[in-house]
Amino acid sequence: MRSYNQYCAVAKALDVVGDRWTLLVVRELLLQGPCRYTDLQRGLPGIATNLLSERLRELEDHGLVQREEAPPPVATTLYVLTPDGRELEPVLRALGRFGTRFIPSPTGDEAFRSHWLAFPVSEFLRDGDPEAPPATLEIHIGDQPAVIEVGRGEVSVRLGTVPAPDLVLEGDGPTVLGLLSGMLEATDARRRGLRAQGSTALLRRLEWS
Amino acid sequence: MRSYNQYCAVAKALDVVGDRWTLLVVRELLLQGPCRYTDLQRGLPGIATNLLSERLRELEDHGLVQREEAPPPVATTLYVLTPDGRELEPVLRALGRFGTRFIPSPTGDEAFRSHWLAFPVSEFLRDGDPEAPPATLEIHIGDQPAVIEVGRGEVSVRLGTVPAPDLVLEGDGPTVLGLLSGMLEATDARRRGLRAQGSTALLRRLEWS
DNA sequence: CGGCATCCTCTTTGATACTG
DNA sequence: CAGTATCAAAGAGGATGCCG
Repeated sequence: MRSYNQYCAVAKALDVVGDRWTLLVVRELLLQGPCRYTDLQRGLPGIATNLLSERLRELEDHGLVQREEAPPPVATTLYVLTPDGRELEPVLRALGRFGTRFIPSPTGDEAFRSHWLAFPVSEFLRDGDPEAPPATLEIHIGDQPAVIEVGRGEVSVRLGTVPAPDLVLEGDGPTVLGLLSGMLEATDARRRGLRAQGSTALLRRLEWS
Repeated sequence: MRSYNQYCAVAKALDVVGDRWTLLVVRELLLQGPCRYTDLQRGLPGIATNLLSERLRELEDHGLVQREEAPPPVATTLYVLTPDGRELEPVLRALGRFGTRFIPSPTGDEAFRSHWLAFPVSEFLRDGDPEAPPATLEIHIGDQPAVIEVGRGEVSVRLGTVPAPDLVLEGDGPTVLGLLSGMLEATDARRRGLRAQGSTALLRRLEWS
C-alpha cells in the first residue's frame, strides 16, 4: 500500500494494516491461532492465493506475523502472530462492535465459518446466572460445529462438540445469532428453519449487551 | 468496495469503512467536527478530489455522514458525522494506539496537521499533578498553533492560541511529540531545533502512558 | 473561492492456471 | 501443501475544466 505520508498514528496504522484483506488475515490468526496456509485460505473465502501470500509477506515484514517451520511429523510452515500482531485485537474488536449493525441484512448467500462466532460471543454474551451450574450449548451452522460454554459468569466459544450438550441449535447464521442475541423469538426462529434439541431455557440465561 | 461477502461483523465493518481514505475522512470529522469540503481537503493532504467526493457519498449512503446546508452568511454545505458515524471513534482510537509504534521513523517529509494531536494527547497524556493550578501549553508545529490545557487531572487539546501560555514549544512533529512523551530529553530536543519559551517544568507534570 | 465531474495513466485486485 | 505466474478488470492518483 502506498503510504499516506502523514505524521499521524492512525494513518501509520492504516499504512500497515489498511490494505484489503490484511485485517481479515489477522482475524484468522487471532481466532484460529497458528495456521497453515490452507487453514487461512479456508477461513478467508474469496481471497486470491497471490494476495494471501503477499499479505503474509507484508505482515511478516512489519513484524506482526512470524513464519514457523513445524517439525515432522507435521513438516509444514505455520503462521503465527507476534506479540505486536496480537495487539491488533482491540482494533478487530472495535471493528466487530461497529460492524454488527450492518449484519442483519439477510441476503443469505454469504460465507460463514463457525470460528467467526468467537468475537461476538465473547464481546456481547454474558452469563446471566453465574450461580447456576455450568452448561454447554452446541451450535451447528456452517462448516464445523462449535460449543458455547457458560458458567461462573463467563461465556466462551470453541470449535468442536461435547459429549452431552444441554442444548443443540441447528440453523443458518442469521437465525442462530438472532436467537442468541434475543432479537428473534423461539417461534420465529423455528419458522426460519431452526432446529433445537434440549433445554431451550438455557437461552434465557444468556444475556446480550 | 467489493463486499467480502462474509457473515462476520468485522468483514461487514470493513465492507463499509475498509476503503482507502475512508477512515481518515472519519478521523477528520471526529477531530474537526462539521467540515466544509475544503476543510476536509486540508486535513487530508494527498487525497484526490474525486476520491474525497466519492468517499463522502459512500459514507452518506451508509448513514455515517450527513450533509447539512449551512444557512447564509456561510451558505455552504457542511459534512457532519451522524450518531452511527461517531461510533467509529473506538475504531480510530484503537488504530491510533496500535499505530504509534510505527511513528518514530523520522523521515521528516510527512504532512502534519495540528489537530491530529488530539487523539494521542487525550489517549496518552495524563495530568501528573491534579492539585496544581491549571496550566496551558502552546504548540507550534505545522499549519496552526494548538493549545494543550492541563489541570484538575485532565488534559485536552484544541486549535488556537491563549493570551499568556505557561510554555510555548516550537519545532517539528517528531521533536515536540518526543518531548511530550518523554522519549526525548530537553537538551536533545533543543539540538533538534526545538525552541521553548516559558516554564519547561510543566513538561514534568505531563505523564505519558 | 467552494464543490465537484471528467479524463487519463498507473497500480492493485481477482480469477485462473500452473509448479516444486 | 504452499505457493508463483499471468492477465483482464477495477480502483487509485493526478491534472484540469466547469459552474454558481
